[in-house]
Amino acid sequence: MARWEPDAAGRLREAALDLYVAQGYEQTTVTEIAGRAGVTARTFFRHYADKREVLFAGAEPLEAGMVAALADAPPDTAPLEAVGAALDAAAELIGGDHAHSRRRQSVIAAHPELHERELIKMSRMADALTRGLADRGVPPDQARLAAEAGIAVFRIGFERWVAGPSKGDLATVLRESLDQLRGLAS
Amino acid sequence: MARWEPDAAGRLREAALDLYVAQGYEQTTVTEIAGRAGVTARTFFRHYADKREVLFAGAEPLEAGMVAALADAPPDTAPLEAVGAALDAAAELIGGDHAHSRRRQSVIAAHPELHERELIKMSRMADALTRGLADRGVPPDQARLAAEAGIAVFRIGFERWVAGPSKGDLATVLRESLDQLRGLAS
DNA sequence: GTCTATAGTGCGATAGAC
DNA sequence: GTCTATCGCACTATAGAC
Repeated sequence: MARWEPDAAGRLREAALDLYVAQGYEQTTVTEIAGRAGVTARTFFRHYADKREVLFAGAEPLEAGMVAALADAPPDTAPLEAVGAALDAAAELIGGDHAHSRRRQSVIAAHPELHERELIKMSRMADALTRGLADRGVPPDQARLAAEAGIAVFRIGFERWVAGPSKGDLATVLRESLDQLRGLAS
Repeated sequence: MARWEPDAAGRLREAALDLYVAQGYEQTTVTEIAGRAGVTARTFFRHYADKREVLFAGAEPLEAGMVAALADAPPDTAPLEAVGAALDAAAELIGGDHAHSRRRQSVIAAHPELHERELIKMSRMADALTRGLADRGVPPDQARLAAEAGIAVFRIGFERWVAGPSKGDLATVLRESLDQLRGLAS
């Protein structure tokens, strides 16, 4: 038997969301989260820089997956269609756990400081997509615009999916939102 | 002669930007800013909630002007064209003071906490535009998307204008950016 | 004003896996 | 032996209660 249960970071994430939902974000202490995950508070801070960050652990792999999808798209793919591929990848990574996403969003929506953190994460994602598009040879100006538009679509589509019925498919909602943007622009 | 010099808020804004540029944002104390504006620190906090806010005083009138432009656009105007009118209004309000905008952006760009505050302001502006479009009868989904796209265009266009030659016209750059988005989407 | 709880940091020690 | 995840403790800073 190992000295520690594996995946402390994952347990901390679960414990934090459970407690944030059950008793509120401010009412939850790091010590409580750590206790529920079977570690100490010190270990919490080894994995997450602060109390907010534990809710945004998914952002990094999401960003990486979206950027990888950009890189994998055929060379002649138009910028906004490459963004579409990135959105597909995002949907794939987020997966179908509607309930989890809904719980997470309910906590974030209730706390301005978490909403701010989310804005920052989205901004970073847009920067990453901008670089990813530039690496495809898209001119910098276009890359930035397509990336920011793509992130706007992601944010809005994700919110719609979360607010919608649990049967809904995220990839479909994201694609519909992207098409809606295309419709607005034409 | 008046008991106080008029426009303390404006003098505080000027003083803050001057000092932030000259000696750095962190190195500048509220007391210094107030002293340069001929008031006390207490007066500073009567006008601005914190050291950051003094750089974002323009956001509120800007938002109001853009929303007013939405309301003033002819009823049959398409959502994204109404957003274009809001961008025109924004350019009008910001005016041609390229040097001032550049100095302000240089401070914000150098300090993540100011960049975060800017993201929040932009998010609020997008919410206001969403409501403004909804008031025009635009369906909520479309309104949100058009508003967020519009804010992305504003942000990118403004940055381009600031980075560009001082002769450039903001309204033109914003319109070009909006057209570029249209081009990407078609 | 003091006291307490909490967030968050720094550093050395420990118990295994390799 | 090294490397890694964790613990334990001492610490600062801050916000709220009293």
